[in-house]
Amino acid sequence: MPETHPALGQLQNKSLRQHVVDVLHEAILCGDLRPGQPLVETELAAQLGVSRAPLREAIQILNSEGLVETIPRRGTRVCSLDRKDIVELYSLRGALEALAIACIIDQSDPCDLRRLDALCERMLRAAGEGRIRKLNELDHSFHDTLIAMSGHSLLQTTWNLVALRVRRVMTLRNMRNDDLRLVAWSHLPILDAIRDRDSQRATRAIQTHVASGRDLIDDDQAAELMPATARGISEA
Amino acid sequence: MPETHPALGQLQNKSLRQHVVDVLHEAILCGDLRPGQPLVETELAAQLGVSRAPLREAIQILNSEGLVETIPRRGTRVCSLDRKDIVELYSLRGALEALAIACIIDQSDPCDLRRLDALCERMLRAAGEGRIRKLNELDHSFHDTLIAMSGHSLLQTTWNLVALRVRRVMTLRNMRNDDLRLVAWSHLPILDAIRDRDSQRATRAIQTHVASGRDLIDDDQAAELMPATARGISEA
DNA sequence: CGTCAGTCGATTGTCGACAGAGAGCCCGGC
DNA sequence: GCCGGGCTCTCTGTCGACAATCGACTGACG
Repeated sequence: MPETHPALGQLQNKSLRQHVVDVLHEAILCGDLRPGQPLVETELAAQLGVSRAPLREAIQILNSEGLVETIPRRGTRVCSLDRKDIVELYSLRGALEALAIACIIDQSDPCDLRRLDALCERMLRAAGEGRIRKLNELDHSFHDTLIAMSGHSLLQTTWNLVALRVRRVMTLRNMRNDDLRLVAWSHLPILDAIRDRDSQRATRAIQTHVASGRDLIDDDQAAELMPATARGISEA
Repeated sequence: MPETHPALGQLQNKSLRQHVVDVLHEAILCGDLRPGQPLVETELAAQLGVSRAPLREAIQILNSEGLVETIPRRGTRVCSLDRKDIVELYSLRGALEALAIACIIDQSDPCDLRRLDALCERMLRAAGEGRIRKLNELDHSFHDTLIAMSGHSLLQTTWNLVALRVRRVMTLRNMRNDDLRLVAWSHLPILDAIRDRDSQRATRAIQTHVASGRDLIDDDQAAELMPATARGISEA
């Protein structure tokens, strides 16, 4: 059944499970699947044109990633995020990035910061032009690169989990233009500290940076990530 | 089919998937399943008295936990750990515990350290009596409690993943008696620093503690966690 | 003798169907 | 009118079977 679903017809060498994971990632991260929304297996499977077996395996993965939560014999729903979750997310993120920076600084050979420099430059430009989407993308690249440069594979794995949630939070962030410039600029002290191999200062810089990102999300925006029922909105 | 396998006959309200996860956890952590050992679905399913569906779902979870690795269309095998993996594991562990301590210290109400005190005391006793098994168990409890006290649920989730691997590494650690006392004693500075609400000192203490634990594992022991083929041992 | 194509067996990936558990609804009793 | 019991119906959990793929073995050809 290669032609069961048009979106699945591209690469047959990827397993259906992986396809489903990718599709659900996209749907959850971009907000097509709202927080709290139940995932009914039969329904979803039919919609994606796959059977329930690979779908269920995909759901196990989503569960491990913390994007959905399953109550035994009750069903699966998209996780909602309250303000506490976001605070926790950003504090963990800070710790992970601090570790990455420590690894980078500890590396014997002076690391090549040109890629990060370039990303910063492009971020500043994107911010100047008010291109929020592009700025976000570059922002993610910057931090992904930072983690990758640490050469710490377990950290990379852990980061991937955290980054998924961060991306999810980011999708709702609607910044003003002066915020944009602030975000772009705030990466520079991190790079400077790494260049000087000043671990203490780099850690403080990343913590400040992460905290500033976190604080751009106010309660109203956080509420967007909560199920409608918890916001006093009746279902359609 | 409640009587397909005797070991599964206890609690019927747990899903077979969860049962399989638990059994495989135990088998991998205690070393019954050796690193590099392939997990053949048909074989395992028959052995556990379940069908392949819940087994495969369980394997997805084990994959997310990093205990096994699956090569598409090739099969699943128990992950092996080389020295680099262990170093990475302990450095990440240090970062997570440091974050936990920071959370604990930041809490407004002076935290109740009696549980940790008690665990320390019992550790010292167990070390004095040379009860390695007991000491390890208490050691785990200490660090689990530390994480739990942070009240940081995302950190807790992340820790659970890391703790699984730590336990796995621990199973092979064969310490001398003077090492035992060292391990037990090395928890005390952490507690002291928390008591004094000295975040800097607490961080240093936990880093030192974790590093000392890591260094108790030498290359020969690390080799135990690698597949036999990588150690130049021909399969039976 | 080495190499390559064809075949075969083993194992994974996927499917459709059945059984059981909960939730909600309806009806009867108090 | 309110509450409890039973029914139904949806959905999850599980199973056995089929299909596709990969590796290894075999045999023929250069």
